Amino acid sequence: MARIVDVARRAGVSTATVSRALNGKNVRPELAAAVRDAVAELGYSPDRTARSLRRRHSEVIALVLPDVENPFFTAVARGVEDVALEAGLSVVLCNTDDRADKEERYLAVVHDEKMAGVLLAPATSTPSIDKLVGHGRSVVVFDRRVTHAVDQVTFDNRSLGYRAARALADRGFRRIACITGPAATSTAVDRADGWRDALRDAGLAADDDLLVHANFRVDGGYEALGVLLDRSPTADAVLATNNLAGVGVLRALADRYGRPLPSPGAGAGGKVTGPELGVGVVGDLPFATSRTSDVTLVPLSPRSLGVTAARLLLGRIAGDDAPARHIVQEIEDATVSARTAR
Amino acid sequence: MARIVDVARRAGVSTATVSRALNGKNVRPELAAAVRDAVAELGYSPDRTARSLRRRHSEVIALVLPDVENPFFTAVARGVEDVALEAGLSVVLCNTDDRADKEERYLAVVHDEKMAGVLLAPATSTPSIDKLVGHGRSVVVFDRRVTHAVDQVTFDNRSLGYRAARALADRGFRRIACITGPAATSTAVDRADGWRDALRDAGLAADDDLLVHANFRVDGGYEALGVLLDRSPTADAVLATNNLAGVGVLRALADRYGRPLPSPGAGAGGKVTGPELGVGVVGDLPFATSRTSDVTLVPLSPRSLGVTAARLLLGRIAGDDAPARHIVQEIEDATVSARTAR
DNA sequence: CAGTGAGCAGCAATCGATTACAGCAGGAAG
DNA sequence: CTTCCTGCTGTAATCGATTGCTGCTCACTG
Repeated sequence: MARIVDVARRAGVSTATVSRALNGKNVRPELAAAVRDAVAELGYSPDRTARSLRRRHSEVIALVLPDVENPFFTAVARGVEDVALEAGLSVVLCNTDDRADKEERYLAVVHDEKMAGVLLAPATSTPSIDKLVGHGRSVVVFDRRVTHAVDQVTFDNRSLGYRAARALADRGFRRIACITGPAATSTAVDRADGWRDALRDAGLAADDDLLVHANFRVDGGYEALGVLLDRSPTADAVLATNNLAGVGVLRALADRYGRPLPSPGAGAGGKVTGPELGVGVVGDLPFATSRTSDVTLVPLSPRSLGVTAARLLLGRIAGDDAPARHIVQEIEDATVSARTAR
Repeated sequence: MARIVDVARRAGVSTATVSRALNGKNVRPELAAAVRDAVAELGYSPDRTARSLRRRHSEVIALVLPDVENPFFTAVARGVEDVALEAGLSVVLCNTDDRADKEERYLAVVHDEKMAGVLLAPATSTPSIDKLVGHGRSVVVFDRRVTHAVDQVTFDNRSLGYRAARALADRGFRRIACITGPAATSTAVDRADGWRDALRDAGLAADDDLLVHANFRVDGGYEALGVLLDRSPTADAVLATNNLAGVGVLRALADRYGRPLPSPGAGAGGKVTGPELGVGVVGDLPFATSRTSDVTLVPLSPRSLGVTAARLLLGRIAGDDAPARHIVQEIEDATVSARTAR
């Protein structure tokens, strides 16, 4: 494999000049051209390992996720990856299963590998990033809030919950339940808060027994629906504050009643009887196998979230040292996609 | 940050001894203990960049995928990640969008970053891996076949297609169509071949107009169903040879007819009339929002595929230089999960 | 014409770990 | 007692690119 000395010899210059020519420093044009030719002839590409050693950081960033199998996070990964590729960075994917120990382990790897930065969707509200930040590594937290003074990119989760609940109320539902995630997850809490506010504003009750905490996975939503129907049989709609919980709710309803979702007050349309439940979901259902036009969806834009977070990180890596920012990611499509009540 | 010389000084030995102690070479036990203590006291962890430079390869492997947003591949990623973490390797995720140019670019990065190896689900049947293999980099191709003499891990795709089609035939369907992927994708071709064989064996016609080529995404399946119904209105079942195509088919049916799937020969049960179509899918539907008990599913085990491929790669990285192998990944759960015909 | 400064190129140090080689101690064999 | 061998340990070279420092050239100024 060609090394920098080979290029230097062939171009008749020193390795220092080759390095500078390749890195856009000031070099006399004719020498730069000679270097370019030599590089082309030898098919040289710099050894990134050596470069990283000397520069003291690599051209790799880590994307630390609670769950790579969640389509929300894979869409985030897409956005991150596009931005990173553009900038010549590689993305290392790390899956924490929402466990603090795995997260910590990966953050240690980020450190040892001298990665340029980390994009972190934290498993807890107090991730172990102090050491990284202390060593000047760039860190951007996204999706969920943390207490540290680091860059953060989140949605306006309270507003998302509010809009979803409000849309259900506008469709005519009167007892709107909420299935949300663990109390330790800021998105779960914030969206539930929005749900509560919307119900108050609509003059509806937001009783405690209308709120169910589950995990933010399909099984969580599935089981939570059962819990909810037992506890609050009078509920006429349910809001799932996360995409997978929403999938679980929809599947549970399909398994129980096997028919399309109702409008408020409509009689039982199909042959199977059961409660008339309206469904709202904060998030997207890219792999839904049923019609979703009856579901009150508040779509997110996970890809944009990834793009925003990645751009912010790139800026930091490039040397931006302004105080930590908290960016609220706008939703591209602000409309709630569901038929309005007839 | 503590370096190896700091550890050496503190333990009263040379850096060589520290290195050997840490890498399991022969070192007098009391010195090894001293090193261990010094490492613990200083919180030392070796700089992987320097190690990679010297060892001439890093502790990172690349996972090159056609589509990170496909749950099949994210499940593969999970399997790979678990094995890699266990072995102290990091996984870089690369998304090619099934494009040869992006794939080539990522394979170049694999080379320049001196990554230990690459797991590749190739975009074409002739990926640019010769240079990597030539430089002694370990390569394992999975999911799709290639013509190179490299390690490969695939399912028995013909058998998968066969079993799915056979199960539909056993349920009583007589004109079973097939929606498969691009003709350039080996999985698409092999599974369609299996479908054809099953129909022949069952004494059914496998006319050309029952086979539709689409892309292996949701929109592909969705549109293909329309094409199919136009072209072959007499079809009474359809087999989607891939998970996302299956999602597309199911959603298209839900949008058109808005009701659960029928058994063969049953009258129109719901209020909307339309063709009575049985559905089979090769793959899993982890995010289905409808009941899937009427769908003839041939589940795969993408996670195991990832585990197998990763283990094979680790073996190669560790120095296994046996001739290239082609492993056929067994399906864990060989049963076709669908109600049998009533 | 001497002095000053800008611009550029090269030498050599540097990043931090691994490892070839040489040296040394202690035991076995002759 | 000498020789040889085995088994550790330490010194220093090494991986390959980047960059601080020095010094040269050339243009411009006074």
